[in-house]
Amino acid sequence: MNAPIDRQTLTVAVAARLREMIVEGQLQPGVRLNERVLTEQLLVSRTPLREAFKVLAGEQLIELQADRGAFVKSLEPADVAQLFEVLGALEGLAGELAAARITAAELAEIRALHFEMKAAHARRDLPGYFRCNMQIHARINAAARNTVLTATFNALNVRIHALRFKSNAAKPRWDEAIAEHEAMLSLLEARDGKALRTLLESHLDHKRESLLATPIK
Amino acid sequence: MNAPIDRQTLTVAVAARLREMIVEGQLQPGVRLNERVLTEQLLVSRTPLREAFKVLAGEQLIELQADRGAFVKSLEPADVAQLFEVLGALEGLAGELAAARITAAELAEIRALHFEMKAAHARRDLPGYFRCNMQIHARINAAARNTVLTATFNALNVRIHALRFKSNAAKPRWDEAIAEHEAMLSLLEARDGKALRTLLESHLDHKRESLLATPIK
DNA sequence: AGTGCCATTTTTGTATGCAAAAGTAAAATT
DNA sequence: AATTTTACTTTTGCATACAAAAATGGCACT
Repeated sequence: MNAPIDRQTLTVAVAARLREMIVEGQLQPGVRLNERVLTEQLLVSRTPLREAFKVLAGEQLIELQADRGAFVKSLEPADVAQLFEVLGALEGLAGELAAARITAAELAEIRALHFEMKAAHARRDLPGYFRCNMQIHARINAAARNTVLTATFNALNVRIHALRFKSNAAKPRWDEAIAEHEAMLSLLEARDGKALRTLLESHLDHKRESLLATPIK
Repeated sequence: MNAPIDRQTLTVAVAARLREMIVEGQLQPGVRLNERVLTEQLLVSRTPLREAFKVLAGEQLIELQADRGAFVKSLEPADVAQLFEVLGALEGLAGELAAARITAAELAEIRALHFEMKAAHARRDLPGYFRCNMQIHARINAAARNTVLTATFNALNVRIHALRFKSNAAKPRWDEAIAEHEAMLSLLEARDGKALRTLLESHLDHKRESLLATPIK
């Protein structure tokens, strides 16, 4: 069962580049994406650029207005709240499913990542901490064995990421988060899906609070 | 706060038409979408057609392979199961939020729709029943006041709809569904979000079971 | 100064052209 | 006969051309 190798098309490359520029704040919310400028900047013609626009519009990262152009969407606090409500439910579901489906090996790997994260925490290594944190959540998601869930979660999460770069790099609840992660691990080990679900939902709630608490601009 | 009037562009019109053709089974899963054929059929040039492809690919209705073309995605039973797991969580969230946020007027409207649905049931009016059923769920979703949730839910639901037309028109659990809807109404009136959430999750589970039970082909 | 009008420029939406890749089928080779 | 080669057709990816819509800016008029 060998998967067909897919040659990268210009459209997806351009979409990836623009996505990156938006998430990293290089293209600010509200800004209009001028086709001529971008074609010169990215050295592609208008066709793949415009096709990439359609992709990003589907991801809700930009908004297309007929005859007016493409605009980077801005995330109002209300949008953030709504996103977190949905992300919470999805992460909760991931936890519940993972508790039922995770293998011993996967669990061991998460445990390892957890200790790595604590190490990063101990030496105040913020980037390392973030990386582990993200990895752990990704692993739980993967253990849920639901690609639709993973894809949906990621699609929404991308939009939040644009914020991460704006909010002043979130010195983020180190200790509470660590404690919650400890609890997550125990519940995973105990295969207590219901409880893990509840915990993950509140975990996301806390994340949202700490994100909305920091002044966005 | 007046929204900018948006002129319909060919791309979105084509995307809508193709979406319809896929959901209604006019374009069967696995089929390749030949650009020349479709441009002749829809009387548009390749540019808006190809842009529409990107839109539908974002909705996971088709798959794009570089240099090979666009193919209608097929829904394997595994995909359906995964979709329902996520839809269940989303619908549950919608119920919980709705219980907290619904207005008396909205609740009254849902109550009315419920009786309309029972009427349709009584006279064995399947299309009418389906319409009411869908309306009720849409109203609950709207009462949750979370556009991200609604959009996400709809995006996933479209994929299921393609199945509805295939499965032999699902004579579907009339009575159980009615009973569940009765319970939903009481819980909404009682503002019991937690219980409503649980109920909606199992409601979706039952839907999935009845859908997967019927032979797909 | 502010508003309405018109000419000009810019920008977008759509169609078309061209080259490269993929598909096809007959001829050649084993 | 089966497989490879090769010539040819189709189809896709990308660039460009052209027309219509929107933006811009100057000018007259209040």
